[in-house]
Amino acid sequence: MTVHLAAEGPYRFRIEPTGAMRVPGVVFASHELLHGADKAIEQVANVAMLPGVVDASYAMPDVHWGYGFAIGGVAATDPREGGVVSPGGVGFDISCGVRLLAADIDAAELRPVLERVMDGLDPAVPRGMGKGAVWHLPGRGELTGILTGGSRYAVEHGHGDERDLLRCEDAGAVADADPGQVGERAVQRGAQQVGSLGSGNHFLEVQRVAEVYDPAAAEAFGLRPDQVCVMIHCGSRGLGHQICTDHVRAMEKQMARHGITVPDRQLACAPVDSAEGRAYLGAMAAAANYGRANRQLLAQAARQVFRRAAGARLDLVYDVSHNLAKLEDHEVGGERRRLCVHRKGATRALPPGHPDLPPDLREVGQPVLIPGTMGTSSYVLVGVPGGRAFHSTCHGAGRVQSRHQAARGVSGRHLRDTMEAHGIAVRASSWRGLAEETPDAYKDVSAVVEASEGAGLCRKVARLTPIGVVKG
DNA sequence: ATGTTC
Repeated sequence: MTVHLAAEGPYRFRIEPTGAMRVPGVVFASHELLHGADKAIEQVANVAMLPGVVDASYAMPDVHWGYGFAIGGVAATDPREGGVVSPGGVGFDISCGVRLLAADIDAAELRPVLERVMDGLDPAVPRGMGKGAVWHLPGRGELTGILTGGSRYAVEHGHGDERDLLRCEDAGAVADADPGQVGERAVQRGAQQVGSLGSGNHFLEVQRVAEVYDPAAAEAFGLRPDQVCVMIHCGSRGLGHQICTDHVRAMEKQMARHGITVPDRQLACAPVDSAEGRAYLGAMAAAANYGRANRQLLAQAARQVFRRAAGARLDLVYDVSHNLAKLEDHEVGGERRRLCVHRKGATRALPPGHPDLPPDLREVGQPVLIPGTMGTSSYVLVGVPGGRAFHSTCHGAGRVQSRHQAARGVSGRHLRDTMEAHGIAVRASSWRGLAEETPDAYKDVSAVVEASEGAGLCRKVARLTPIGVVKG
């Protein structure tokens, strides 16, 4: 199937509803960013066929092909109209997200102790495939606190302070988590990985504020030029992956009973108000809490290293996920409705004045954290008034080469040497993993951010560049 | 992303 995209404004394309599509598709991107994205655009049209979908099936400028839903996709359903929730609309790495911490030192002050900091982070940040974690938990009993309490549970156990929670999406914990819907295998995998980075594009970076575009917003976020920052990008590890697998399977079995047909098996779904829908949302919320606790513990590990090796303090700027479904209130067709908003490889971007923002950010809007490709820039953005795509924007660069292609094109050692020659300290966990993350394998994150701003989804606040990379 | 193909 070839889907026709009609340009309808700067950085905005439309897919007219045809066939089984219930709503149009809206793609925010430049022509250049959409090059080679045909399969992803077809997925945007497929999502427009889901029961109860409202308004439009949206795609962010970093859209690319994913499991069922495109990565960079945003879609909302109305539970009162049979609206569904689909695990493919969240992704395998439930609650994958970014946490940014700002240091009380500048890049010039860090430089003399950088190697000491990096040598401290190297053993303090568990990463790579499989085991190794800040906390080791025997099983379900010990894990339940994390699944229900998220970052709050970690803080209550001495790993952080109250202010950290104010600067987390949902104040650090989603309320409606249901650990009872998390299967035994997910628990077994998750219990061994609390406080670990994982692999692939996940990282912990020491960064410098290279450019400030919006001084007022930067100041409100606690950022200034040349300041040192720490960015953590990770998710819910094997726990979230297993939850997705288990609930996709359960939904596949029940779809016929619910009278649901989808154009792609990977769009397995269930009504939000059904046993399967509620079970998934409860387990997903538990994984969301796991992801935040994971980032909280890694942030504490980084804080200890910075205090010891650099005498520096790290304050939380914000923590936000880009793989999540949430029940949120939105105005659609002049009516306020409670919707199930799926964001997969898309970041929530609340505008100024939104009631879910902490008081000290209410005037300026929500910080949006965009992890860059290894060795390049990362961005801090802010939500804007207008509420496009249910207050959502991009999440990162997006792959253009497969892992295999990437690893064939460059050696990990060469990549490390190149970054070190550019003054970036590197602590990798595997050469192969490093090679797979070569910047050549990704779109230009700056082009993605330009398109997101141009489309009216967000505004640029600051650009961050890496000083040190701790790679999974 | 992921005990990288239950």
